[in-house]
Amino acid sequence: MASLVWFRNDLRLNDNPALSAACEGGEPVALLYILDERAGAASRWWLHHSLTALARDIAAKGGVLLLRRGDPLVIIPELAAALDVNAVHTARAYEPYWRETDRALDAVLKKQDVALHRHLSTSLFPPARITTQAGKLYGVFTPFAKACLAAGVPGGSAPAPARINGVQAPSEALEDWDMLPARPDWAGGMRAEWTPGEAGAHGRLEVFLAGPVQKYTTARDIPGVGGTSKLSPHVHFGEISPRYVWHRAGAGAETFRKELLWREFSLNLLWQHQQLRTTPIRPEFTAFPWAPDAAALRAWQRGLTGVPIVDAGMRELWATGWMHNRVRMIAASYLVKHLLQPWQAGEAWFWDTLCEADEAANGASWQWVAGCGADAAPYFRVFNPVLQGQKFDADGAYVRKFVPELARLPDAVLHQPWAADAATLESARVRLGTDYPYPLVELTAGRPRALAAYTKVRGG
DNA sequence: TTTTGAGTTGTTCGA
DNA sequence: GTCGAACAACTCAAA
Repeated sequence: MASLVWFRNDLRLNDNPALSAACEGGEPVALLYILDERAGAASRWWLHHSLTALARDIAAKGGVLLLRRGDPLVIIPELAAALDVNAVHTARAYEPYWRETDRALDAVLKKQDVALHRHLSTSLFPPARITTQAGKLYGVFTPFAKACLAAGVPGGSAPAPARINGVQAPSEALEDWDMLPARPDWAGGMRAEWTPGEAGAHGRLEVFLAGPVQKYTTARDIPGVGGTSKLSPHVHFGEISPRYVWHRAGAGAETFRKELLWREFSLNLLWQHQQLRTTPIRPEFTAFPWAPDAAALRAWQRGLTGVPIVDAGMRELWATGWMHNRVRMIAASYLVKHLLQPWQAGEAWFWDTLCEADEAANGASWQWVAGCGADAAPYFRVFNPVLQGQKFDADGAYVRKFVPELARLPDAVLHQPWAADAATLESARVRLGTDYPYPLVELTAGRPRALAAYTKVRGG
């Protein structure tokens, strides 16, 4: 008898309970990855490299990673029958697509007398484990986080199996999946920034723990400083387990740990609101007076809104497949509140351009910014991108890096080039409207316009 | 059941 | 220049 490990967003050998369970007795193990066709372009780039690393790591242990495309409900039962498999091991998932698939797969496999085991692997706690005293799921972050801390994040992690008794079976070639951009090759900035795969994930964690974690509470808000962990894509793809990160970070890293709890909270929201990516949690927001404008959306996507901190963020995203958290909030708030574009349009763009595009975190965060989330900010909380830029990018390092055409502007006007006088612009060699756009909307007009729109939703 | 306290990340205005 | 209040009302979670 053999068993089968179905890898999803748990692309690692260490602390991977599905893999450990399958390898326990030393019996033959088939290791399978089925392409997730819903992945966006940046995620596919990541996936290509992560799978390359995983296949290499597996081969070093004597196993082989089988790559397939198609319907898991067809592929897995067929493979199980062909290889005389009696147990399938995989990671528990929260996404509605996976929940549906798992339900159906369980039924199909049962008919073949094959057991489907789903292991806790991608989150700190099992879905729906953290509940209120009344047994309901949380909708507010702070009490949710307190309940997580009270429950205690379980420790103990399984080491990578010493040896994998791999089973050979037909596999596709990763290159045939065409997940790397060729014409044009836009991944140069991503190659420079990231090392997808389990080793890269651990490397990133160790760098973070060796220094930045100590100043995380304040430095994480300064996008010009490498103060964040940059673990998000690694954790998303499961190259490193969130429990491992939690325990390695230690009790002193409370602020950092809280970010892991935010991830957990988003998963909890997705469990409750399966249409999180598209449907507002607060139903009254379906009637929000958005003003869809393809040109405005495109300018935002390209980093040509005329607001430096927003454009810097959008260009960082485009170049590296990631954006600093503080800037995400500013750029998202600008799209939704100043430009009045539907948050779903922003969510879709992030889905395609973020390496770590995650159904739970992306959906929950966009809803939070838009004000329609379960735990939303007050409607009047509208980020002023000039103030935010001056506060968090005071020395302009971030804007100058990603918006180089403004690099020669003095700090005083860097975050609002439209306020610079002619002589300053000239000496900085900036021609507004030519080298860099005028703002799409006047900030002073954008705020009241946003507030008025929000008043409507409130029935005012 | 009712009550009470609280809710990631902000901005503006006026004293 | 600094500081506190106002900006709404509602829902959630727990006592």
